[in-house]
Amino acid sequence: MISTKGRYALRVMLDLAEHDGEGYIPLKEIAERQGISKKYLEIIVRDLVDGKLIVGVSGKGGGYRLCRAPGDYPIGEILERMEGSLATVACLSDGAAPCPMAADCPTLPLWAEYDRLTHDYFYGKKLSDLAPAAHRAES
Amino acid sequence: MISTKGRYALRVMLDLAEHDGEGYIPLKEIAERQGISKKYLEIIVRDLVDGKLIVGVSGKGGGYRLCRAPGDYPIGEILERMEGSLATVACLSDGAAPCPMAADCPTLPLWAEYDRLTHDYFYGKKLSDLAPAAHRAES
DNA sequence: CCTTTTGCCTACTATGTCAATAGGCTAATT
DNA sequence: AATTAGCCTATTGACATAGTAGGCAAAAGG
Repeated sequence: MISTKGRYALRVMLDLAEHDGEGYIPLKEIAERQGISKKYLEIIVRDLVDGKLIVGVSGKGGGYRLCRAPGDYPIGEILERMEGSLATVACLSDGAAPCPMAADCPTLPLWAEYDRLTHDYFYGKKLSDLAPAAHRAES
Repeated sequence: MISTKGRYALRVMLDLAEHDGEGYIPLKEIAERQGISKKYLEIIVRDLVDGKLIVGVSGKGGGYRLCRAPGDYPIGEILERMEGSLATVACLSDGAAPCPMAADCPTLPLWAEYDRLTHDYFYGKKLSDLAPAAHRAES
């Protein structure tokens, strides 16, 4: 289940993509447009900055900005950053003692394939694939 | 993220598939083979019975048994029963006030397609597709 | 009929994560 | 220097997950 953090993060990224080239966008504006508490967004946005997905500048005239072209952001990278991992079962998460019975677990291949499917789907989609739809919101 | 209930349920179903045709299998045996607390399995197994996925018979010589051929169990049906829903985002769950902004939400198609992908993957796989691997555990 | 064996049912609890809020601090631009 | 915006820590309520505990009911075998 994708959490609100992941979904909100994606909406923030789309908002920034939509206003790409307009300089730094204050968080306050994003919060108002998206109808999400600014305070909550701060948590999300900090994560995005730490993950080198966006850049933030303080001071008057500051705000946030994408640091790549919208086509260079795989959705999967954004979600993975926010969710910690896209892994769908615990035994496939990073480290975490990967189940001693893994060798003859009949269900593991099922989860592994689903994980691969999920990964490929979200890494195949780019931010720019969703952005055009966002522009329609203005019309 | 698939919960233990879903994963355990699948292992129970596979265990039953492996011993298909041997009459009723006591829960105690399954619990021992799978290394899962019998008490916890009771919860899971009751859910499977309610969902008409297996049948249980009380009394001496009783236990649980599949009620279809292993090829007639889509994995998705088992998981959906245990997880409540396979939906990956809240706004696509059954009912639950489907988000007033749905009409021009730029991210919704992304989730919808992923949901479809998930659904098709798990409904495409059948219990019998996993069972053969389980037999190897005996060799 | 009665005991055993097995499933069925309700309640409880501990742990953890999610979602969100609150308040203050720091840094940079004008 | 004042304003504007981002940065940081802590806290909270709600809810789901994972698992435990104990007893009740039903059915088969002897």
